[in-house]
Amino acid sequence: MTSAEILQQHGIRPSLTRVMIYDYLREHRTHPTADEIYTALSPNAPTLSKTTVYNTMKLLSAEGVIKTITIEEQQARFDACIDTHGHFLCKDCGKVFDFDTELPSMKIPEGFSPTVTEIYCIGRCKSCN
Amino acid sequence: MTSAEILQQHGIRPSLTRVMIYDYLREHRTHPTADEIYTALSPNAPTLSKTTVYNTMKLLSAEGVIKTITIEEQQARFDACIDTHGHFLCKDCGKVFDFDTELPSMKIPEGFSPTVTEIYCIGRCKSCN
DNA sequence: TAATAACTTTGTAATCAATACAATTTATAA
DNA sequence: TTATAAATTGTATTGATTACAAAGTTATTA
Repeated sequence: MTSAEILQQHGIRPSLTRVMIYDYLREHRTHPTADEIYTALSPNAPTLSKTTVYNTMKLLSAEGVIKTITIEEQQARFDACIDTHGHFLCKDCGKVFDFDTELPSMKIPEGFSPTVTEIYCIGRCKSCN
Repeated sequence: MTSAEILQQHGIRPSLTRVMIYDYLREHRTHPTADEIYTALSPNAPTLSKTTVYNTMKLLSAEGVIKTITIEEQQARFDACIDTHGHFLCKDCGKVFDFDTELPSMKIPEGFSPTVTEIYCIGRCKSCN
């Protein structure tokens, strides 16, 4: 499915800018920061504003199109893959890796309604070990 | 076990300041921010510096005495309970709740060595529902 | 089509959690 | 005591994120 179609399905108007940003995130599974997205797209979109990147990430995240990842860092990272999977942050090189995992059996108390579930680990990656 | 003993077991010299801060975190299971800890302790420790709170949280977290929680917020929260449990962030009231959970069966790739595992949910809590 | 309204994008300025750093204080060892 | 190491403090700075208002774009209605 195209990025534009996915955005539309979530009630988000698929402007050129939004599609470009979402496309980038779908094609680069490196869990980039807002700044990295901005830097990567700037050469081909000279009028792009960093605020727009932030606005777009916030919108897509709120609508469940993408996931916002924050693992003991000041800067948020973003992931276009919203299927269940875990994230592994290497505290040496700072990279974030995906890993397969099941959802655990969580005893969420009565009356609590979760919309997002996240599982992550911190440690050392293969290269840094 | 006393806070001083726990700190010592982790090779951290149990200064008065550190014990006071760690004590507070053990007694207040509200997942406070550094600022909240500082504000709470200031009246009884007028010379306490916010930098010291940050330094202490960083040290205790690095040594595995406490857990640092960051769930799509700019400010980190801290938890003296390091047993396996999940965190639930209510996006309405902003409070963080504990919930029981098992660790899922995670397929961490060969060569990756995790030291910390976290599970959290975002949603709406009982009071806000 | 033209006018209007609604939405999107942009740039600048402001916010604020966290850190750097050097000075001061406190504790330990010789 | 004196010297050395460690801990604490305050100030200044950093840097990610947001606020906000202006400018630009798209959709809607007459």
